[in-house]
Amino acid sequence: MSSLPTSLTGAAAPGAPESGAATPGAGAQPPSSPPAPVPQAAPQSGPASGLQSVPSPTFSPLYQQIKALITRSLQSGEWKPGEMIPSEMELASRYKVSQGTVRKAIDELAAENLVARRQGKGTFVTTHHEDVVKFRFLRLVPDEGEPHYGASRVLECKRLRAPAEIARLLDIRTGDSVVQIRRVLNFSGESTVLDEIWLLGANFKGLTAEKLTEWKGPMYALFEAEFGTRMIRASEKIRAVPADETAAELLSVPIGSPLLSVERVSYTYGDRPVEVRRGLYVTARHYYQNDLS
Amino acid sequence: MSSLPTSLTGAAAPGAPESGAATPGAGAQPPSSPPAPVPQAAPQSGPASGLQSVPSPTFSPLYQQIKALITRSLQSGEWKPGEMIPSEMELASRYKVSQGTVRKAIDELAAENLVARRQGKGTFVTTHHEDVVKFRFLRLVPDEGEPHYGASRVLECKRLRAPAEIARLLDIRTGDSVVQIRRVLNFSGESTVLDEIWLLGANFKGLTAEKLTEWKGPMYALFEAEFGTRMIRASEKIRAVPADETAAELLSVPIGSPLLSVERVSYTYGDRPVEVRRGLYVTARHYYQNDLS
DNA sequence: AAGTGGTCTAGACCACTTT
DNA sequence: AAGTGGTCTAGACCACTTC
Repeated sequence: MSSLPTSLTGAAAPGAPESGAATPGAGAQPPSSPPAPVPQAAPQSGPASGLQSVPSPTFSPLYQQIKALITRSLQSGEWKPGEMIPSEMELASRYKVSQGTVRKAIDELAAENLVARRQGKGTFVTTHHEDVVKFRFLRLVPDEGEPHYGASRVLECKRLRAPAEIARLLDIRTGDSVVQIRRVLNFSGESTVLDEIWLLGANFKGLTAEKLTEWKGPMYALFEAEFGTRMIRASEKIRAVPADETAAELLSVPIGSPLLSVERVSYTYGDRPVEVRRGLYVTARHYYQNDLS
Repeated sequence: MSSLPTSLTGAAAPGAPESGAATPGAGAQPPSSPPAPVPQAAPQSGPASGLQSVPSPTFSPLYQQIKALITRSLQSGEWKPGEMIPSEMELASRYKVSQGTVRKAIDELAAENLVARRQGKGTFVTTHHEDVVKFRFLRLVPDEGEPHYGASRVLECKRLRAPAEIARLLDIRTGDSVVQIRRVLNFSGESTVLDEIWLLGANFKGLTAEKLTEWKGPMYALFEAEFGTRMIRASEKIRAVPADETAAELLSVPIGSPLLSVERVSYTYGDRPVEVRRGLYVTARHYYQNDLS
């Protein structure tokens, strides 16, 4: 993919690779000179040659490029969940762009919930430990009372080879290693959710039933803290299905009674799928909350 | 409250007696700017004495006030669905603020899907006639093929007095007038959705089964075009329920088979609820699509 | 007082659409 | 060529938090 800057400017900036001091125009900056000091990635860029002032076919606004650079730093762990990222001024200085451009990049990252701004304090990497984030991925709300996190009972956690359909959803090959988890979530003393989860084997080496059982709190917080895999977004397909024998027993409902089936694929940075989850929800005293806007 | 007056732009004229220069919280004039061009609301400002730039308790950024003014014009029908609203420059001039401030107001309106920007053309009031908008409110997707709108068969459309629970959801009094509609949606030849709908009686005078039947297209497009009521957002509660006798017959499924129950409350401008809808979806060959982000 | 994000302005130029 | 939204910059001041 790539990139590609508007760049033609590559010539100007990178005189000195390391030292950021290279101000392109050496100061002469009339009200409107194209800055272009973007520290673009590989200087290669297709048409390395000339300066086509022609709008390149793959035009990308500066702030999008900055956004990509910041995202890369988030992904690489330069700034970890819960930590503060550099101030807008610092980032502007680092990337040699104006504060306004950095601001627009961060605006989008905040809109995507990758970071959160806090006036007077700074901009922070979001984390699944925060309540706000937690309930973005748990949409089951009790008829009475506040949303809460139930107790999790892990039934199973083992490595196995991906069945065809799971592999397809995870964008890996059939037979590649995956971790399978089965668990029951208990809300207010009632078994309410039966989850069957498949995780990308490569990302979750060392995940055991013990670790899952010992962990108090959202599973995604564990994944983020212990395995460096952060769930960014998810896509769900929801249906009503009858309880089979297994589900009926584990959830204490009659066979054939209606359950909400929620098939989720979760993605991390770069829109790479890392989890497939199939949940069966008892919706007698809870409902799935969704807002259309 | 206090906020920008609708305009009276004249007030800004220098020398105007009553126009205090007191801009509550929103001032940021460049060093050389003439007296605040902001058509500020009047008088209040607590400590009339000295400077006291104390932020008023009801501080609202300028762009939020502009946003509210634009919203009011949308609501009043000054700019109708599908039409173009005035350009940013025009609005800036009308409200006596900078283009950047108008831009930020419109940014938020666009994020809320009240308007849509089209580069080079203008900013347009969104409408339920557009595909993009249509599928924001219809989340049922077929397992195979593209999302589509099915045929609607109206079973019933009558005025009646609101039952207690519907009245509560619509924020009216029990017994107030409402319109009740029952219909079946047909997707690819299969009865897939059974809807029971209650509409605010005051907003839908003259709505009949004939009108509904004759109308080809999304119901919300009819409401918007004929009744001036535009659905802005909705909140849904989703459950799995067994088909009762009526539903089973109308949807051609066995009694007791699992259906997706979708209880929706829809809101128009000002977050006023205007519709309650209870849908029963057959999810054998369709699913409810939802994205968490 | 210092630092951070939040608001506001003014002006320039770019990209897209229409005339 | 003209008009509209989109990007980018530079600078000022405001509001919030922390020292």
